[in-house]
Amino acid sequence: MERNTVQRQEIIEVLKNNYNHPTIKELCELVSAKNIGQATVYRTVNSLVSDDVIRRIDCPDGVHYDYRKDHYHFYCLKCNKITDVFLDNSLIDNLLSASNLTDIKHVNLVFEGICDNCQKLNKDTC
Amino acid sequence: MERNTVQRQEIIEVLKNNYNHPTIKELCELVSAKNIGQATVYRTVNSLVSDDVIRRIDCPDGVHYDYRKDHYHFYCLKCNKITDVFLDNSLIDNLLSASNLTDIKHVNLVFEGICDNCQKLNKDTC
DNA sequence: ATCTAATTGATAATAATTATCAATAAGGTG
DNA sequence: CACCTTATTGATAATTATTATCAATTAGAT
Repeated sequence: MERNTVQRQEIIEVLKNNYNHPTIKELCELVSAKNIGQATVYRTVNSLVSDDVIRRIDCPDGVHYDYRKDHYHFYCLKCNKITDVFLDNSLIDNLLSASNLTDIKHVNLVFEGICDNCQKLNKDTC
Repeated sequence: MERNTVQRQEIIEVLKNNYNHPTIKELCELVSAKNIGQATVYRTVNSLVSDDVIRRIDCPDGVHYDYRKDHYHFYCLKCNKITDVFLDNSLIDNLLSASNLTDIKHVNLVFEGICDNCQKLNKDTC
């Protein structure tokens, strides 16, 4: 039922090779050379999220996407950059069991704060 | 510098008395009786988030807002309802120290899955 | 090779968000 | 209290983001 179209393949490929957590807009630019209509990018990305092929990252500046699922994220409120945060599964398991929820599919966990670089820059200007 | 306007007071009051995690759209409706322009709702809500008076909850269906900050959230992928999840601070502290991040202002944590009610409904139809 | 139905892409339509700017009002100050 | 300054408001326009439409295409089955 999910057809393996060339557009879908290409979008997956781009996401797989990109570690920068692109937004849908950035993704449109990344595939623009391949002449994929933006309606198709929207449709495909939504379908890939539903099918658990890629992951949504809900950030203060909007939605980003990530092909990799083995980590969490930090969002810098100053420079708006996203960095990966690797956490032991056991820590997340502790949350899950404490939550008393019985059917959790995903954990959207985004730390928000000031990254080391922005902290340093701020210190320099004082 | 932050002026305590009647509009701002009213929006804070509505958020304080609302436990349903309203979206900006819902908030506009909630204050519509008070003749507050929607541009003002947008501006005020963004400013309240910046000032840490209210909290953004980034969900699959968009952004919701919450006046209370002592808990986390569960989002049902079936019925799209948000419920509060209370977790010990110690669990979150464990995440923070494991993350190696030094200046975290917030933790946006949203569990996504199927709520008990939707699980039950699903079972009934089989 | 042919068939069928899902998918695509161009475009239109809609929805969401931000910018503009004259009018208003909050919070000083004398 | 009257006055002043300037942030804020609200109506609207402008912009941006997202979804719907539909004829043409194409993946995958037969």
